[in-house]
Amino acid sequence: MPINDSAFSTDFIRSIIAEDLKTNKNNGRVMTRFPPEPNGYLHIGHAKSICLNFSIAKEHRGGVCNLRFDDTNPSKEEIEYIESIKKDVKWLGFDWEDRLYFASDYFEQMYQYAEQLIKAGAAYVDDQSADEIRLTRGTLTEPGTESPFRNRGVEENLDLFRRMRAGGFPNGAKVLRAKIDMSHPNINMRDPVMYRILHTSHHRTGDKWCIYPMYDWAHGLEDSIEGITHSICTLEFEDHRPLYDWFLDRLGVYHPRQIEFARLNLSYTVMSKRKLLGLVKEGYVTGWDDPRMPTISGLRRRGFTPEAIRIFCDKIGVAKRDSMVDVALLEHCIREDLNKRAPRRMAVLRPLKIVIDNYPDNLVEELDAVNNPEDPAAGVRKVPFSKVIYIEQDDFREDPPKKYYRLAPGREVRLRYAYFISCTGVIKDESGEVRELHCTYDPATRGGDAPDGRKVQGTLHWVSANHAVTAEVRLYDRLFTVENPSAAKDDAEYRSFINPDSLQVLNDCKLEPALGEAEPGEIFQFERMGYFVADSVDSRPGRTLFNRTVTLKDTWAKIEKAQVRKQDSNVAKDKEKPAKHETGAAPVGEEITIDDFSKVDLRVGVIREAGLVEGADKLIRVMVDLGEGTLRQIFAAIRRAYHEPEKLVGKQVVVVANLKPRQMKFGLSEGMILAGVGKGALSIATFEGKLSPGDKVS
RNA sequence: UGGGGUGUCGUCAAGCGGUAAGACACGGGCCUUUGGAGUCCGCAUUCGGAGGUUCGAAUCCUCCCACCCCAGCCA
Repeated sequence: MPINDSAFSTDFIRSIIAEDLKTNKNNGRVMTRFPPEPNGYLHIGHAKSICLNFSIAKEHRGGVCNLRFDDTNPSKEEIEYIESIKKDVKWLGFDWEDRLYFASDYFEQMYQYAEQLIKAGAAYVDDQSADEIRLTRGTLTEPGTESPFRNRGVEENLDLFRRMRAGGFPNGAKVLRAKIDMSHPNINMRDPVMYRILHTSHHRTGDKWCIYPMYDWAHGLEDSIEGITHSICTLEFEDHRPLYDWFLDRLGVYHPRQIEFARLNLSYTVMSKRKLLGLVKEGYVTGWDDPRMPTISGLRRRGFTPEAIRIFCDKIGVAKRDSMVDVALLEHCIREDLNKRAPRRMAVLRPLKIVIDNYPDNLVEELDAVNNPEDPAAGVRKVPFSKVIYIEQDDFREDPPKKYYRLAPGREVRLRYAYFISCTGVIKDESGEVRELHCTYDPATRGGDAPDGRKVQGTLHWVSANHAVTAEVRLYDRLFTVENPSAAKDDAEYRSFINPDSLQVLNDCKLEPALGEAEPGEIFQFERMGYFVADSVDSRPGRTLFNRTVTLKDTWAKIEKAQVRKQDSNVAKDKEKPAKHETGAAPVGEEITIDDFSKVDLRVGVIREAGLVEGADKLIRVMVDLGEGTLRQIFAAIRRAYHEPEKLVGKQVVVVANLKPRQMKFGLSEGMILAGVGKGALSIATFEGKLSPGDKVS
């Protein structure tokens, strides 16, 4: 392994640029551009491109990056988007200085270039309709055929083109086409359209134009006019590069270099404008800036910082292979950033009341709490403590499982920055729900340290009941339940991937008093709970709402999950987790109850047939061999995870064999297949190895 | 069956003929008044596959396989 002596490793684009610099290709200039079409909001995928383009420019002496709106299609674009895009780029921390450009500013110049091409016999006016053009373009494997108008004379073309500009023809009547090669293996080269007639006013040029340039024609010209050295775009434009080059070469003008990289895909979300717009329009989210959206405005409202997003874009790298970045990396980046800067506060999200019996009735103590252990300069604050406090419901268990360090009857824990308390009594309501706890405190442990050196395992956050600010807190989770929702084969399936629990609203949260004065946009760490930002849209004076940005890493949750998993497989197996919670209605498992798990009869089954069930979008019908001579029919609500049931055939599964057969609308279901949810994905329990149908599983 | 791309750890990603960086995730230890943070350790005998060239191949050659993109008067 050679030591990387020269600088640090760079991506392939930076290598190309370094090489160009070395050969003095552009006289030492580096100029890039970020060219959004103003027809939607920017998302994290755009952030990757923004960071790339602006950072590359910044890395070189004299390098600059332009912000250019590619506004060549007046029917799709709106001013609202221009403003949001400018705001987002700025917020991300990048500066285009005085280089804010619009493709529409070059329309006249482009027009002149078009006449130049016509005069050179390299472009012609075609009278064919859109349909005719499509039909004569050929297919991927067959060449196209030439337009009957292809060989018009230069004068006629010029005249027609000028009349197109003058408004002499209705929409669609004519187009200007480049005269290249109708049998070119690259479809983009089969006489591509350069101009179309659109009698639509443009948000910047008004009614000055009724012909508008197409992307392929316009983009290279924009780059050339601005003197861009490296025109960086995404992979799907790779096929367009020959055309980009063709136009520029034919014109004999300055010729930037187009370089393509793979766009960002993020797990558990979608990135296409169309899909994002769909989520907004169909009301799955409240808007483009909904905190669940991967848009820059959504992330901002969620509590993400520009620094975290930039670090993320840096960490994911730049390459040409299609990839899917784990959203856990994004979460890591925001945690890392916020850990250093977010002030800590105490907030009880799901309150459980505690009365400290031996604490003086009317005493209120102001205790010191550290604002940020990572940053001594952040100082300390006072937190009021009194006889009645709230702790998190989840921080008490009447019957604590193994490794549970928190409060339980008879247990002593520390209240952060306050006292050790011991649980002496539990008050429940009629339904058996724990309503209130009684505890005693040890006055000697004020501040949280025991003079006798005794230790407690758990430290809980708390809020004094009398001083608490009651507030709404919104808990956000991923928008989709599957890693790659875009892989859905149709709309219905796509919709079924949407996470119904992506937003949970908590109305009765108890916050420490200092949080009452939070300004919109301020970010805090609620100790032990996560990072939260004061919402900047729905907050009202005196009534601040908080959005959860991301949870803290939760070791206990992991342990508990592992325990449950262990129970599932060891103890009485079952617990029949099959899809039930995840798929909503679970026609199979719902009514089946087994009091004693030891009675469950688990058997090896081999799936012999599997298919979809007509009229049930969650079910799959399988025929399972349990070695009984006949196959058993089982309906399992696992379609979400197995879109192609055929692939289940031959798999060994665990079947609960001694259930009472259940009559369903679609037929008799004679058993149940074990399935579980891991990492958010539903899957059936399966295994390799030589086992025979009907073998007992233990 | 045309053209253009891409295949290195679960996920990103270095590597450019000298014997597989790093990050996230995951597992484990230490530490801890956040089961947070921090810290330490582990985690690809192998680079889509098969041949070949070479003292030496993820890197070069040949063939094969898989995946992505392209038939808007969208960008």
